[in-house]
Amino acid sequence: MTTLKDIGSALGLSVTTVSRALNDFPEVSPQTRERVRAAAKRLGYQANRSAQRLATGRSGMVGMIVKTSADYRADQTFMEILVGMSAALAARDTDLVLAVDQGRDPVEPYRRMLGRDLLDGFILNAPVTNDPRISYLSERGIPLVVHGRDRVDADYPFFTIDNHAVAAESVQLLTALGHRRIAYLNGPAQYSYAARRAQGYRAAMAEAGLPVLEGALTHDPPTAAAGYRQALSLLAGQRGAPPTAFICASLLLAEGVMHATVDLGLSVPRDVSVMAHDDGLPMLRASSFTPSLTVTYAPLHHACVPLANALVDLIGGADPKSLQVLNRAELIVRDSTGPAPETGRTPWP
Amino acid sequence: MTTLKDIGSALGLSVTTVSRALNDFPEVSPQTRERVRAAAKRLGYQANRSAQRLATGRSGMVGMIVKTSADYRADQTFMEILVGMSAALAARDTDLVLAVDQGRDPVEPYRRMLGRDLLDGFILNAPVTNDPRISYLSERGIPLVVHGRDRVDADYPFFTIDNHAVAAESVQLLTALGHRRIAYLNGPAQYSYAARRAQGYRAAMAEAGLPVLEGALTHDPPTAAAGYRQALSLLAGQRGAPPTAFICASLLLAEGVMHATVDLGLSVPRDVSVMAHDDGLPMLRASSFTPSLTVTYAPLHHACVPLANALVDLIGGADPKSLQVLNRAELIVRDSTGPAPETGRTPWP
DNA sequence: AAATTTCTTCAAAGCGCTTTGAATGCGTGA
DNA sequence: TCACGCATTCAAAGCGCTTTGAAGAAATTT
Repeated sequence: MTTLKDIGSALGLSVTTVSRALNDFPEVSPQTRERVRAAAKRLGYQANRSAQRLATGRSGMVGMIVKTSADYRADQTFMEILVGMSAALAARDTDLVLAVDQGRDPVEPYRRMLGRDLLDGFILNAPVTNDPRISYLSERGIPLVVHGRDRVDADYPFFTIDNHAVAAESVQLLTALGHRRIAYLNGPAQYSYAARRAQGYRAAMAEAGLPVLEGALTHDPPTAAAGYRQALSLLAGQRGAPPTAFICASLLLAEGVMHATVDLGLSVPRDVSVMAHDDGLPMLRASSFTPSLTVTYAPLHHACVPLANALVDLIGGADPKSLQVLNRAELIVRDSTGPAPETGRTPWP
Repeated sequence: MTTLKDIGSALGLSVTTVSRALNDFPEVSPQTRERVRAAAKRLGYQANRSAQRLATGRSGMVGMIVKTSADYRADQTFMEILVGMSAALAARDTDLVLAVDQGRDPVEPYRRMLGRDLLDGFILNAPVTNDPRISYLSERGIPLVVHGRDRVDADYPFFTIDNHAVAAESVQLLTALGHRRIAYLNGPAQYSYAARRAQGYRAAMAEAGLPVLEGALTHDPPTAAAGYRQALSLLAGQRGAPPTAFICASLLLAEGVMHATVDLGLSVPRDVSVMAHDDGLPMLRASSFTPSLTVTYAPLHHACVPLANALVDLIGGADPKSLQVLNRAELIVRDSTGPAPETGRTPWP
């Protein structure tokens, strides 16, 4: 293992100068810098991180914590973010340390990791509204970035899509097609993205002068089973007049809805329109549904590079407010949405 | 942040003694040890890892590298292992650093990580036969453990199931039911588990005096699409007489096969028997198939605690050979397997 | 030519821990 | 009583790096 001292003695320089040369300090002469660079390369020098950490108090590592609820292992969201972040952070010479949260207290694992290691910061995802993890970390001045945001006036760096618009635009597309009874199969209520979409849904319905049907806004984990169950119950008229259109928070929910329509002998989009939000997960393709699915589209992995850079920059002292990204999802109209069925033409009463 | 010095001066002891007390050295008196322990707890002491690393040359961190091929993101295997390992390692006070392999050279990311950080060891999974990563690391004396093994006479710690037996027992179950044309839808050929299962399949077929049909042993990634395609082609008789039974390397393949039988108007298990190997992934339940699926069952996450302990012990100097686990999968007979159809009773020629 | 300002380099301290080698106090046997 | 071994404790060195404060050399000014 080559050390600064090795390079120094090979070149007749002090470790001080070598260190400065490699760290681009201004007070070292250009030729010396070059000599040092060359020697470092020749000797295969790689800085000992532990020593750097000890000296600087910085670790070059950031943390991310997985929840191990069945939910999370099931959905691929986390993996997608995790892998993307890891790659993007590597490009900024930063390591990602993974930990697992097995408890009830959401803050505890962060506390433990902070004590155990010198972590420079954290990446959080799937925030709930007024997320306690975010309060905990920001009170202590620990740098963090969030995929999503826990409130609209967030003061930390984040990357999120406009979830209000995601829901509102979906509703607008359907109302323009003449739909008046539109069900919204949302994600679990505690997540801030779901809360935001619920607001968007309500706002757009109100703007169109439509009531929100009893039981037409539901909250479920992103599974086909949940979608199937909700669609079956709604289409059977168990909660008032059946909807003529469904908006689903995820493709898996939409998959369940599609199955339900098939099982009820209904046709999409003739009898029922279906649309969903598409996170761009590699396994699930909205275009491969039959019929191909109309979606709002925003791939999760788009978040990774911006978030990684934001975190590294934040640690480097950048202004958090300048590191906030609010993207819009893309509306992609395919074959699962169509004009609302004429009154009396629906297969239900 | 509390340091050893803080504890020392609070107690009127030297850092030496405090360090030794906390690390259970014999030369410190029991009462002193207790006093130190109490003070450490009271002051919320947590060892500074960087300093420990610098002093000992050990990092308390191990690495795991993800391949980012679409394959990997798609299948949930890696996530399952990753999360399980992280939790199991945490129990041994070890951190897991994640990196991403985006290139063609399988060894390169390991080389880079070794240079960049002090990692004490690696966890590898999904080995190919004679895996180059394993050679690279073991040549350099880097501790490693493997989920799976790249050859039968492995000299490193591993956790694997007996894949030869997985295949052979499946064949035996089916031959006992009278099946003679048994297709094996295997995983990608390069993986050692797949190679091993192919051997088991061939051996068991030979033992039963049965020929391996042309094209009846196939290699595909674990997707429903691949299972569907293969089953359709085989059942259509495009590669000789159609099989009366399928053994699938994964539940996803089996899902595809089931769909194909439905689409061909065949009944399981009356016309065709189907079985699979079940990795126990949370999302996919063999018992929820219709009909419920006969499987060899061995949950992936069973590997995590043994592997984590093996790695930490190996780093601590344990004998690698003593850290090898070879488990047998459990055979669970459900409703998807039945007697071979009588000759002439099959819906095909 | 002397005094002053740059430019470049260096020695040394310090980060918090482990570990070596020495010192202290104590009871024991001669 | 002295010498010895044993049980505890300590001071100090060192891990490889960054960073402070100072010094030497070269360039500029007076």
